Order: sequence, then C-alpha cells, then structure tokens
Amino acid sequence: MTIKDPPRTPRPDSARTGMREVAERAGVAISSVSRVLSGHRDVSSVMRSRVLDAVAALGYEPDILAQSMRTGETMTIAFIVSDISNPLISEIALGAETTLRAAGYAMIVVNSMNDPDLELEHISLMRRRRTDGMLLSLADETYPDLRGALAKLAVPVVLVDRHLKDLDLGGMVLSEHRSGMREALERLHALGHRSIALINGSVSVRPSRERANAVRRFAKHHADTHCTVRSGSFTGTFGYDATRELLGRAARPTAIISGSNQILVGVLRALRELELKVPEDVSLITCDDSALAEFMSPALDTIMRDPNELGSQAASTLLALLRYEPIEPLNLPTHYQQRASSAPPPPR
Amino acid sequence: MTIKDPPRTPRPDSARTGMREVAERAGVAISSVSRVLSGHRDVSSVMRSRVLDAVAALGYEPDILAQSMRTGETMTIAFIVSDISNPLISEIALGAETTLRAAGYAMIVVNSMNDPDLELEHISLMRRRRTDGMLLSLADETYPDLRGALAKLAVPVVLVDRHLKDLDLGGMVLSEHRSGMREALERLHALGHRSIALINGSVSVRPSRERANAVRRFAKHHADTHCTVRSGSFTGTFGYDATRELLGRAARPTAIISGSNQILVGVLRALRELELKVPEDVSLITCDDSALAEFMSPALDTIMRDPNELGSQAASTLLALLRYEPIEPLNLPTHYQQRASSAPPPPR
DNA sequence: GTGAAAGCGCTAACAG
DNA sequence: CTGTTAGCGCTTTCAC
Repeated sequence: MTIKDPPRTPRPDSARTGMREVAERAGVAISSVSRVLSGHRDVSSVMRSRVLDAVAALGYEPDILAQSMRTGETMTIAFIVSDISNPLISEIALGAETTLRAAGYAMIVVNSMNDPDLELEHISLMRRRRTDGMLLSLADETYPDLRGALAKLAVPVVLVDRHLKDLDLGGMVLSEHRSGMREALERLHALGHRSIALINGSVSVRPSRERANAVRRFAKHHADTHCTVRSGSFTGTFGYDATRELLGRAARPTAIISGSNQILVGVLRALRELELKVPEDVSLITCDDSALAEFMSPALDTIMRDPNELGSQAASTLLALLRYEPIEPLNLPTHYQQRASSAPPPPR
Repeated sequence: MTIKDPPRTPRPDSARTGMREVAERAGVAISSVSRVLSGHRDVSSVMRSRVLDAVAALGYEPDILAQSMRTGETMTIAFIVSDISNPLISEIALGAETTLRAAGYAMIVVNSMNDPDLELEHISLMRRRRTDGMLLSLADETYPDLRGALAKLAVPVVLVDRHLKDLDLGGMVLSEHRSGMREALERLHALGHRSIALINGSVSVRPSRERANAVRRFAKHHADTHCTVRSGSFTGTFGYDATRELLGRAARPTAIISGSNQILVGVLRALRELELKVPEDVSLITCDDSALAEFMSPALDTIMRDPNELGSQAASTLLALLRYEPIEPLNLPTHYQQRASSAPPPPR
C-alpha cells in the first residue's frame, strides 16, 4: 500500500518560539534572556525569575545551531571508523559516546569502509561541519595525503590505537598489544610449540604492527621456535587464505594466532574444511574477545583488552584537549586469557 | 609524562577563508559566489570561472553550519539506539549511515542504554540541534511520555523495527518476525518436540511481542505441543535465570529459543552449568545471527534477517519523508536457518 | 544590572 | 545575469 498525497504543508512548528518571543513576553531585552539562560551572574533575581517564567510558559528551548553560529563551538565530535559493525569498534564507540555525551557533546559516526580516500573526504567534510574535534581510528596510517590533511585541521584530534610517526596532533590512546601477545606466545612455547604463526591484519595500522613486532621480538629470544607472520587485511577472506596456505605446507605451524575477529572467522572456516581439530591438531588463539568466544568448543583462548575503556579514554583525552588541559599519552593493557583452545602440539 | 604548558593561542586557522574573501578576490558580489557554488543555473560562464578560480586559489570550503543557519536544514540525522555495541544494532547503524551519507547526511548516534527517560532527553536534545530527522530504535514503546514527545516533533521520524499503535509519524521499517519464528517452531515440532520455550526479550518492543505472538499462534494450532514464553529483558542475566528456572522443572522443555544475542549468552552459560548437551539433551535456536554462531559446536540454528538492509531501508524511508515523497511501510523477511543445534528430543 | 546594536557565514528575495 | 539587502537565532561588546 502506497501512501498517496504526502503533506505539502510546511512542518508543524517550523515557527519555533525563539528568544525574541521570550523577551517580549518577559518585557525585557533579548540580551537579558540570553544572560539568564547562559547562567551569567550579573542578573538580578527579579530578571531571572521573569525570564524563567516566560521560558517555562512558552516552552522555549534554545537553538543549539544558532548558539554554535555565534560561539563557534558546535559541541559535536566526529568519530571516523572503518566499520561500526565491527564489534570491537562499536564497543569503542559506545565508550566514547557515553563519555562525550556526559560532557554535552554529540558524536557523529562516519564509516570509511577501510578506504583511505573516503576517509580523507570524511575528515574534510567534518571540518566543514565545524566539528569541535575528531576521534580517528584510521584505516591506513601510511596513506600519503593523510598527514597533510591532519596538519590542516584546526581542531584537536585523538587517534584511537593508531600512531603517526613524528606527527604530534595532540591525543593518542593506545593499547599495549605487545604484552598480551608475549603472554600468549610464552604460553604456547611452554606447551611445547616450536612453530607458531600469526595471521595478522594490515600493517598499515598500529595494532597489527605491534603484534608482529611482539612476535619478532619473541622469535629473537627463542631460537628454538619458528615464528611466521602473515600480514594482510582485516577480513575473513584473508584469514581463510592464509590459514589454508600455512597449514597446507609440510612444515605446518602447530599453533595459530588470529589477529582480529574478522580474520578469526576465516581461520575457523579453513580449519573446518581441513578437518583439523582444535586444540588436538592445532592450537588457536585470537585477539579481542567476542561474546560467544567463551562458548565455542573449545572455548577460545583470547588476547583481551577493554574496548569500552579505550573509547572512553579517547573521549576524555579529546575533552582535555578541547579545554587546553594537559594530557598524558595512554597505553591501556592487554592480557592473555587462557581458555581451552591451546594444548601441547600433536606428536609428529 | 605530562605535557606542560598547553598552547593558549587560538586554534590555527580559526580565521578560515569565508565567502567574503572569495568574492573580493574574484571581484564579484558575495551573493554571486553563493549562486555559483549552489549550482544556480543563471550564472554566466565568465562569472562561474572567476569564482571557481578564486575558490581554488584560496582553498575555500563552504561552512555547513552557516548554510544550515540560513536554509534551516542541518543535513544531520539522529539515530537513537539502546546500545550501539549490540552487534545487531551496529549492523543496522552501518546500513543506515551508508545510505544517509550517500545522500549527504551525517548521522549522530546516541545511546539510551535502554533508559526511556534518557531516550526522551535525547529526542529533545536532538530537536534542539535541529536534526532534520530521526531514526528511532526505541527502548520502550509503551513509555507514557513518549507519544507526546514524538507528536511534538516537527521533523520526520522513522521507527526501526518498532511500532506505536495508532500513532502515525510517517515511517516505519519492520522485520517480519513471525514467519521466521513459525518456521523454527515447525521444524522443532517435526523433530518431535512437544515442549518448547521461548526466552524472550522485553515485550515493550515490537520484536519480542511479535515473536511471542508467533509462538502463541503456533500453540493454538498444535494442541499437542506445550509452549512457554518467558518475557524479560535483553540481557544475559535474564537469559541465564530463565534457562535455569525452565530447565530446573520436572516437565522441562526439550527445546529453547533464545530471543536475542544478549539473551543467548545467558542461555549458553546456564546450559554449560547444567551440563546439558545441545542438541542431545535440549535443542537450541537463537534469533539474529552472530559471526561466530556457525562455528559453535554445534553450529547454532538461527532465525536470520538482514540488519544492514533494515538500516538502509530505514534511512531510505527517512530520506523519502524528507523529500515529501510517498513511502510504503516495509516488512523485511526473516527466515529460519537450520544448522546443527536442533535434533529430536531425548527419549524420556 | 540592563538594553541596543553588531555580527557569526551564508542564502534568498528583490531590484536593476 | 548580477549586486544590494535583509535576516536565520543567538552571544557579546559597549554604553547607559
């Protein structure tokens, strides 16, 4: 059923009551209304109550847009992400939005779909919208035009678990990926694994680089252990291909670490196809928890962190920057959570 | 390390180049600049190129805020959700944002944390921000003050899988929960189940009501089958409690349907504690897919839908409303996906 | 303490 | 076709 003849009339209260009406009704100047509502102190109590009465009577609500126009502050923050449907990101977004909202800010979410060009467009568009600041979970830290675009930005920016070398744009909230990864590697080593593979996301972003570095550092200290790092993209397809390739070789790794929950899906698909049992045939550890990870059979060993806290801290850092307050770079912990998907390697 | 002495100087290009500078440089009137940039047709090509040159030379970017101030359109949509970290919601949000952005709109996300009072505050705040429209995934359709707040709204609203009786506020995009649920019930019945329980979310929102209705309708047509509906909240705690209670009884159900992915977590926890095997001891079906559901052991039977499409269609509907175009109410399909978590009931 | 006036950066009549 | 003018709704000097 199609609704015919949609209304052509202007929207109902397109004539919202403004400050002018309030001033008239209270019999005062429009600037006095502003003063009262802005909580200015030099206003007589008589004035205050007259204005407040009029406000209540008319149901007046200040227009945030007009305020922004005058003050230059939009009280709006942009959060540019690769893909909000990624559970890690959406949890970060929740933490960020909650903290921002408590401070009176609204959060615009934009998805770059991992396209650095689109990301640049978004940054520019958000600047034109005069957002007061930005939270960036960049798709590609190495993109050539990025630095220029960020340098041009007049508002404070906080990078969320991202790092641009030699570029100080104020805020940065990181996860300390190495320690969690090291714990996981040591656990595998203690179980007897001597061939371990990390199926890693894109090294164009910090988390993957840090994880790869942790593996390399581990390898350097454990000459008896062969470590492989396959870096690619945060996709199931990559996880699948890399797993098939790694396990199809004669000298197959006895343990796999998946570098993200998207990659994990591909790894699991490949393992299922290859009919390999976890942890009997191959041990499996993944990065970043999912709601169902602990209910898998076997329950998945996971390198954990607190994404809500990450988002919240990123927001707090941005708020501090907006207030010209001193900030300190944060490095939030990660840790290895043993469950049931790691075991000694199969006898060969 | 704390950074001392934060900059007290005003932000770098706080003196952005405006239309005025462009007009001066091009030697034309400011309104002519506006015309060229707005793609007005009655402009000479000489004028066009003069202006465009100046724009390019100065790197001028129109101020969206000021445009909004004049036109009354903010090109901003608010999406009010219970909790963006819910994977179902974040997928809907992705679909909505993608469609809105393609039409030039930005999306503000606000989390109500399932608090109807907070939700009302958000609605009011978004009105003050003059968002051009709202996408609402209400926390509680039955909240008394809600109707008033919505009626007062001057902008178009689209409810996302929500329904308010007798209130026509334009848009509504729904999921057709009943058919998927019916398929699932029939499958269970065919397997021989005669005692089935739905652990349902809050009946203050449409999806849970529809699912409960589907169960009741099924029960009416199958006198041989005992159906139980436990409605509560979309939380793991509720899922856990309800499962323990239902399975602790003498006449325990032989099949459980979980009404959301949050509830599912609680159900799984309870089943694990009770040491009940799926599907040997009890069959399990859940609503709305998760990335890992198919990799569980057993793979989880799921009543599926396309949340991205739901978000995208909701956005399209809102866009149509904004253009005063005719819209048609949508009812997107759900379907039962058999995997491996349903089987004949255990012999008694 | 309060009012009058000047814009924030842009668009939309209205003349010419 | 183009320039002039008048605001959108608010905040903020600046006088009184």
